[in-house]
Amino acid sequence: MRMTRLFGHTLREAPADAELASHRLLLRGGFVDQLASGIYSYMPLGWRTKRRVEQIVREEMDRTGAQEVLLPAIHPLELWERSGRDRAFGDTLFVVNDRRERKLVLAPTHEEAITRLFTDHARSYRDLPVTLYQIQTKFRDEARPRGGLVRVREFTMKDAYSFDLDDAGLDASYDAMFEAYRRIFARAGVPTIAAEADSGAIGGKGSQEFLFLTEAGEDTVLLCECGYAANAEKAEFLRPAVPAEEPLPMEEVATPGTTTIDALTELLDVPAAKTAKAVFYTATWPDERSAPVFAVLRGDLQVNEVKLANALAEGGGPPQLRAMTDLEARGAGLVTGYASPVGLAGPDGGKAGLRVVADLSIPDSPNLVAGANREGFHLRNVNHGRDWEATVVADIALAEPGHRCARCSTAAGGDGGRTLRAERAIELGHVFRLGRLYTEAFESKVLDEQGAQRVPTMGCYGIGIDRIVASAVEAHHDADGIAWPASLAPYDVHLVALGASRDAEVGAEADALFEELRAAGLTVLYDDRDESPGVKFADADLMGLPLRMTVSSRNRKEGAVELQRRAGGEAERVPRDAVVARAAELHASELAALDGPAPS
RNA sequence: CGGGGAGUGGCGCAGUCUGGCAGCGCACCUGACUGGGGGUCAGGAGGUCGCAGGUUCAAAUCCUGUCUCCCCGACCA
Repeated sequence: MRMTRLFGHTLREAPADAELASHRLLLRGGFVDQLASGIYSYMPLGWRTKRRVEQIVREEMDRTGAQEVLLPAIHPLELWERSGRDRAFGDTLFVVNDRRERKLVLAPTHEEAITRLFTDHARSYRDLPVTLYQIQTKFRDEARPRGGLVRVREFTMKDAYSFDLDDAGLDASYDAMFEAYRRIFARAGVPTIAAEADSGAIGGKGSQEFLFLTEAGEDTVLLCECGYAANAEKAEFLRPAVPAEEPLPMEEVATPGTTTIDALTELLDVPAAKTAKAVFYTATWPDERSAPVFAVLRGDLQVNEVKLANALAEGGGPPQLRAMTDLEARGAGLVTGYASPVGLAGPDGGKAGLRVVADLSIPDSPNLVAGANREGFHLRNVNHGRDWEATVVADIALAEPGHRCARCSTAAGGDGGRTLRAERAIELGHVFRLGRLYTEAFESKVLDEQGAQRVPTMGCYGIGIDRIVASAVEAHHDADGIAWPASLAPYDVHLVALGASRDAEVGAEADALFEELRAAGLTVLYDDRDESPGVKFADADLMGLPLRMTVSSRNRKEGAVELQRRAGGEAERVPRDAVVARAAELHASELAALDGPAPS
């Protein structure tokens, strides 16, 4: 491609709205353009890179034996009502009306559509196992798009779905996808870790995310040196231990004006771990039932709302949780600041369908200070099991840096374990063991070898294509611009002709190299503009092609052409006759360095 | 949805408080010079000042409403 013909120009200054390096550089380099909040166009350079990402994904999917399909992006709303996920997605779902006022969904994901397709066409165990995938546009009306391409409302996802007869089959399909994902991210030049994750609106039992660790990320992951890694919404940890004590008699104590844990620990001179805190929510389940929720944790811990919602899953799944306002809490008979589980709860769910959920820390912590349900008073020596009983006891606490790792601390006998640290991350992929959630909803059945009807079990596997593009830039850039991994660069070589308008020989040599490089199988962006050297070099640095080849009068006098790798290192002066071969060699070695782990 | 910020030519910004001919830098077009890290000079083109209404002799500027975008939080494969 000749730059004089390339659509789009570099910008010297980035639009003020762009904060992330990837966003700024992709805009400045002329790779993408923003149309609306969370909605972007790809320009010629950006589109080439995106297609290279897709091609890597496609090759690795095909390598596993998965088959590519294309499902519709627009679905009848009824399809979503059948699984109940129209409500699970809620406002995130884009819904449009057709001319007959029939409601259509702009699909945010495709479990329903693929299960429908599978159910219509799979007849027997002979059709299994099968994994289908597509690379397609998804629509999600995110509450807050952010970070350039990191969180957008229209994006491209590779989504794959596996169907197996039994759990062993699902495990094999899942492992094959997991392995393919490792190869994909390695080939794309984006370092990732696999972390345990919550399944969220997708459902199912057990999922892992592929995360790129970066300050630019919006997820928080907790990590341990032992290798444990989990999204903060899922991460497990060991509660800081409190000394065992005999239960003491419960007594009321006056605590006027003491409505926070901080104030309470100061007034009574007790550590936060000797107090119980209460947090109130209104839960609304997918079937539209709703009830008040009273969450009780030790005072030194925070609520993890994802865990709490999962602990409250009933029928249609986990509820949506909304923190109660003071007014609502009072309306529900709670004395805010002095609320207490004592006298409220019962294993039967208590009054008015109230759910009292106690964190795991509560039964293990004797003689806590809790509210008295009376303005200005708390209770000392409150003991779960003696003084009150939770509806559910579950892990509902947020893991925080400094907490002890649940995995290696347990392995070390409960003591020698290490502590967790937190990092920010971008979620690039997510793999789920779905189970029979959707195949049951769509009454999907195949005959097994004995001729009996069986409901297949599913896995689903997503990759954010646009996020790989953004993450590759986050991982590979410097003050001057992007340094694309050789596997993703829009072109392999940036051919720069200096002063061709004055020295026709330079122009002729650059023209010849343009042809020769392409004949050698390399893709080339040829800067044939009449610009000063500074402008050309600055643009080359910004656009970030892996290899820059410079033709100039100076080089020509030595019979040489200059090669410079964008990733760094000294420039090489290579004899004119050898330079195309040298460029091909450098390109091949950069690509080889990115080749992923061998398939296992 | 809560909090904060911003809308002036393609990009970055000044002007708004205190109403009085819409400006600057970059980019763009023409010409000349220059020629290895965003060079110089000369001459140009390009703007309903987000939108609507109001106040005024006069509105980018004051008032009211509204839309959009960004950041933090809530939310979120």
